[in-house]
Amino acid sequence: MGRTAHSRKPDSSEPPRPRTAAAKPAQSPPPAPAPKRRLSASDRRREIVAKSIEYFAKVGFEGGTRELARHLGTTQPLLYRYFPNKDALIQEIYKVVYLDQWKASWDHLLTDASRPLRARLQIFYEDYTDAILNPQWMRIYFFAGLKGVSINERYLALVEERILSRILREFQRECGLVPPERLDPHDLEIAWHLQGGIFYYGVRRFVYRTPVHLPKSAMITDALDVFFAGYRSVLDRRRDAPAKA
Amino acid sequence: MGRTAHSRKPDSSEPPRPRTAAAKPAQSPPPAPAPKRRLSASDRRREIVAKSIEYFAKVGFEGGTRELARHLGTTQPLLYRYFPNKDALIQEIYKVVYLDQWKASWDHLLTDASRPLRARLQIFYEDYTDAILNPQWMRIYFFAGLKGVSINERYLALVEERILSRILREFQRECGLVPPERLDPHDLEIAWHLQGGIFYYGVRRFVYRTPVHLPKSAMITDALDVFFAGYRSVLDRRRDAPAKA
DNA sequence: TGTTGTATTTATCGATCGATAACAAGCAGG
DNA sequence: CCTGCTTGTTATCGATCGATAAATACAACA
Repeated sequence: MGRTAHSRKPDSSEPPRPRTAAAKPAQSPPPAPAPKRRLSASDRRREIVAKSIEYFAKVGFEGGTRELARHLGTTQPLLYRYFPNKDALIQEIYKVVYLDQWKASWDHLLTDASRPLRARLQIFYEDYTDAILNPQWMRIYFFAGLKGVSINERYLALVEERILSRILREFQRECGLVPPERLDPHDLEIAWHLQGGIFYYGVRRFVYRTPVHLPKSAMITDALDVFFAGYRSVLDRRRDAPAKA
Repeated sequence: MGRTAHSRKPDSSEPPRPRTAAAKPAQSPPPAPAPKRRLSASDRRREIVAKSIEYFAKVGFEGGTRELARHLGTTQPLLYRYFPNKDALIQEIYKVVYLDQWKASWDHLLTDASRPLRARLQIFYEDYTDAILNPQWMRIYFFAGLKGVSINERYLALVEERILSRILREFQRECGLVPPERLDPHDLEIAWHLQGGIFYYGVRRFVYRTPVHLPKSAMITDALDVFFAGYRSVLDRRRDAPAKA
């Protein structure tokens, strides 16, 4: 209990507080570039979420709220005006990162029978991996998964339903087969292998920061080449020996 | 400063301390099963490492030393007699988990030209994945990777050198080709895709605890089927159009 | 059986964490 | 300008963290 009342007397120990953020040498009073203090509630909330994603993706969810506030350019208790506690903020991050990413156009692209599947998948995976194969998404994904958050399971279910099942059905249709109501577990795992192989490329690049040997789109091309020829051959062999007990 | 001298008087408030661990109903005084307190230095150190792997794999490296000690059945300061600080213990865990896992027999298996590669890879991957596709190994692996530990990069280099390069060279040899000194980056990424797809099966099962559709060995069979047919077709196509600028 | 060395525990420190209360500053409608 | 609501800050609490020092329990040897 050293100092009694604080009261922050505005004496002349500091310059008049530039009122934006850091010390900007030239004058740039209110225009546009860095509209700092006194945001509206919704703007501030958005900014907290956005910067929190950056911050937690870097250091993990064990990162402190004080350092997070510093990264935001504000003070720590301000966070608690917008979120009741740290975990509520984290939940919000999950929602934004996981579920607000799916583009409606992908649904159409994956099921558009007017173009060959091979071309559609090339476009889809190049676009889809733009959304998830980046340090932020991947690191949040793994931090959450290791914490045992149920939202990860939901995400995997979404991948299987919206991506993998459709790929398999479209593939079989192109082979002249009629896809069964429930997909063969072997086929599902083969599709997961495709997805996982592409995903692991992102792990190597963005989680482990290891040099890779090809740019993303070339990797996708090769992965799809192998998948198309390989899965085709599996289907052929299955047709030749249908009832192999 | 409540109680002054503690002194732990051996009064009759407890039974005479079974001296092993928990309450074992029957008598089993010193033989072998659970030799608890007063371990030799090397035994204690080994046990600390082993139980720490379990503990940190469960909760991550942010887990507290007190709870770790509880999991060990000892007290927290004891850890600091065997490791100068928490990070030294973690480094030891990395070493044990990452580098003391490679079996010498795998080297031979992967390069043994007297058997078809397909059969060798089936055996290798079933054995190799026994070692790494389990909750402990995978979770330690990801916790470490997200912390940015350099040992992960070393591990990836080891995988590429000891597994993937050999697979590619053996594959090409079986196709009647002579493997180049430096492998084609496309081939390396195709091999990484195989590895990553198998690995991601483990991620789904043991990190995200999601149900999978096939047991491990069936998944390996399918993955190798697709890889062999798919990579073969890639090599064929490359031979037919060698100088495709 | 007493001595001695080591394994183990009790008690505690300083730093840091999430969270809260109380206060100050910005911005609108009169 | 003043008044009142909202945004933002200062100061601080209690819990918990990693780590250390001092005291104690155990075991082997004399």
